[in-house]
Amino acid sequence: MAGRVTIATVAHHARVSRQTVSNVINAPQLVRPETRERVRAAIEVLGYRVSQAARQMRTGRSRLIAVRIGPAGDGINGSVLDRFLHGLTEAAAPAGYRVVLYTATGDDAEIAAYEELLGAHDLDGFVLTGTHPGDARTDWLARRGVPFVTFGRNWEAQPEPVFGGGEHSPTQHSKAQPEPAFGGGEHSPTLNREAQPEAVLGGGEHPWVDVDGAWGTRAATERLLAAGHRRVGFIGWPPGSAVGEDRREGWAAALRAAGVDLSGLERRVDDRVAEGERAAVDLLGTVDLLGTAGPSALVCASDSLALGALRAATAHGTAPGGIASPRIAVIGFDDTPVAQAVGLTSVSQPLTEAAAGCVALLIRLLDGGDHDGDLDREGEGEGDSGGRRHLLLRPRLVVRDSG
Amino acid sequence: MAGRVTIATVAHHARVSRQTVSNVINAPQLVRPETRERVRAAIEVLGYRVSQAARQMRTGRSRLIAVRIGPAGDGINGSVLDRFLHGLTEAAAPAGYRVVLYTATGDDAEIAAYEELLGAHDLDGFVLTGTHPGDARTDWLARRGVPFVTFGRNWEAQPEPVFGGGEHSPTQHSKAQPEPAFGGGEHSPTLNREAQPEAVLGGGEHPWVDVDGAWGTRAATERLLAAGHRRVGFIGWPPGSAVGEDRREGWAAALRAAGVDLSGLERRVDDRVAEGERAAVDLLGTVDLLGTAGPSALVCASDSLALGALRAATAHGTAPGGIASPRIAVIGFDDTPVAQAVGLTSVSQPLTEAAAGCVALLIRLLDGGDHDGDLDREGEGEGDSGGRRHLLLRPRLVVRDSG
DNA sequence: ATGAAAGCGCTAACAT
DNA sequence: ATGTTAGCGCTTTCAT
Repeated sequence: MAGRVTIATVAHHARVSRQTVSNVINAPQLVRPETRERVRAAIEVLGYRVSQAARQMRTGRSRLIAVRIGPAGDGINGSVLDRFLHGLTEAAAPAGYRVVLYTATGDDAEIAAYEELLGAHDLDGFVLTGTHPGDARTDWLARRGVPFVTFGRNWEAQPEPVFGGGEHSPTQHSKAQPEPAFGGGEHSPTLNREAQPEAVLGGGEHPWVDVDGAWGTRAATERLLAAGHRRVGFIGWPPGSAVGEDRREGWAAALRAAGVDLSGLERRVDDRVAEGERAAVDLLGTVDLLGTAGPSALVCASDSLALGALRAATAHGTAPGGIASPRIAVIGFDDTPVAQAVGLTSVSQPLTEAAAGCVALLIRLLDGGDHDGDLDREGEGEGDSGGRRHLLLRPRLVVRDSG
Repeated sequence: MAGRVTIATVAHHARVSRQTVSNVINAPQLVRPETRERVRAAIEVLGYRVSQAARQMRTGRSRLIAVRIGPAGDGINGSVLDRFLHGLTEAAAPAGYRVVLYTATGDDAEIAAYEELLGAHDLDGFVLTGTHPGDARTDWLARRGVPFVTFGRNWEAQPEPVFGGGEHSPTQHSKAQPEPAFGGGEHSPTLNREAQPEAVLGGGEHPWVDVDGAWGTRAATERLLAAGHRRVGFIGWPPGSAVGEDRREGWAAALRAAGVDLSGLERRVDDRVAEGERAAVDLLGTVDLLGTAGPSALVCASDSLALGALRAATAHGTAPGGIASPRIAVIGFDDTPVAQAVGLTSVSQPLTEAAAGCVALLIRLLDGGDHDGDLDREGEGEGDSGGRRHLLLRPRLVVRDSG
């Protein structure tokens, strides 16, 4: 190995100038095909790779995108984050980007991390997860003009974001039924925003990818209704979380559409198994003034809650006295390994597609719209992906024993 | 913002030469304290950050370490990988290193990824997970002299690696009982290898960090023995996996030490819930020629198997005839969210420490042993960590309802 | 202890 | 379509 193979080595080997080699790499159309091939052969033979450092120095761009990995249990995590990260890495690679990780506890610390990442490493862009109303991070990034995409829609900028839970009713989805990969982006007129100026609402109008939670809980609820249940309960998180409200809304919409009265059918608790169990016990024991019994099925905002509910449901089925009540159906959300393990029907987020969407959106920002083709990776024949800045994906209901 | 803040800006501001600024950053001891402070103040005021690209170009080092993120379900994954990655990122940052992700399916593809990462990005080192006997990756890296650490000991090079499961008996550990952070590295003489030449066994002698699985299953088994169980069964993976044999060994050692005959007490099946359940049913129904009943407790090589066993145990407890047998205790391995959710006692790997260990070992390789202090991060007063190239960490038994 | 000079490998701008 | 020039920001000699 006699020293590094540089562009000069290649140029010499192919008997062209260094600039021509550079052109073959960065602007092949400028080079005559014949020369181009000769250069490419030389690159191949010599095993040449461009030095990212040198390129970065010249262009100011690192071809690195960053994503935060929080401590376990913080926001999107566990196998969910794992799958998302894998999707990001896989989608970024073909476009020549790499994913780097960073940690931060709290928005302020995260902004400090941005300064560092941007200042020292010339990071090209960020993928943010766990965005929330009043998020200081998005403001900061937007103000600086740093390219970023969020996984999680911009709830602030979109006070009425119920694209998916709105008009069209979700059809039943079993595991066997394939889901159009990128078709999830609803074709609502609200989504065609490319004509709008860049910075509306103080930079709030950034690209995002999200999963239509309401659609998921609606599909879950409709499945239970179709199975003959009428009083379908809901166990969700305390009011205040946008994601939580979204998931609740799908359930509510489905019941309203079926003409079922919602009152007394829901509980809002913290996202823990024990809380879910308590809420379910409470709900299942309900008998109102008219003698109406509690729910016969439960839709939950998470697998944790659903797992608790499942325990309560099992206990309920084998109540004292030995009378076996008909089984209480339970459906969870997120399709975590826990759900798989215990046979819990659950709403599964298309994380790979979400990740690919984030990368595609981000790269469009970075490369200035040339790489449109990247959005078509899954080949779902969706020719007109151009210009869209938001992607709302449909989850999938994975049916198992529990419902 | 009038252009980038470079070392020249700082030099000018602090009225020193550029070189002095560089020295303040890279070799502070060379600069008179008074000058040093002036320069540091200037750096602070101007918000200067070194350009990694420029530095990298000069030094050939990127301060980037790479780790693979496989598709879900592949090897170490789910929340386990998640926690490990977080630990890596967190440990690498203070030493000035960043973690970049890559994917690859299969060893060959992974080697191709190395070429790319090394050639284009000047990656400084790798953390490998899921190593296996005959691993082509470690050979490749070792042959090229690329610094790397594996999470998972080098089974090939160490045919008798039972440091932890050997002599000393694990004491009982409850969740409340804290575990020395870095004390896990067993002080067995086998570990003091710094005197040995670098490349023994064809480069097989690379640094690694691992968790003492045998210790974990032994602790689990001893806990059950202490609770009065005698016939403690084991459900493990099919022979052939080094990790699987290690975990089995801990169980076997504990039973042997207690004078219990192992025969008829184990089943080896694929790592799936259903298989675990089947195996447990099988085991629990056993009655041998002498009329000895099946096991009264089960130690499992994974939480998946344990979950299945737990189901079988519950069913066994409420056998037809209504006679409530005494409850079958079950202990799993990995302390996954599933275990937490269902109240399964499980052996928990110290992933944060493992990650920190990987980073410390790798950085020692990279920075040539100057950064010894990094190993002491947890401040456990273990002054003499220097030179150790292997870290065998003790897991922790997290006690819950199931055992 | 501090300063001056050189050059890492690349690409943008400007020739040809 | 191809070649020439310059310089990105840093650190490593070497000199003072």
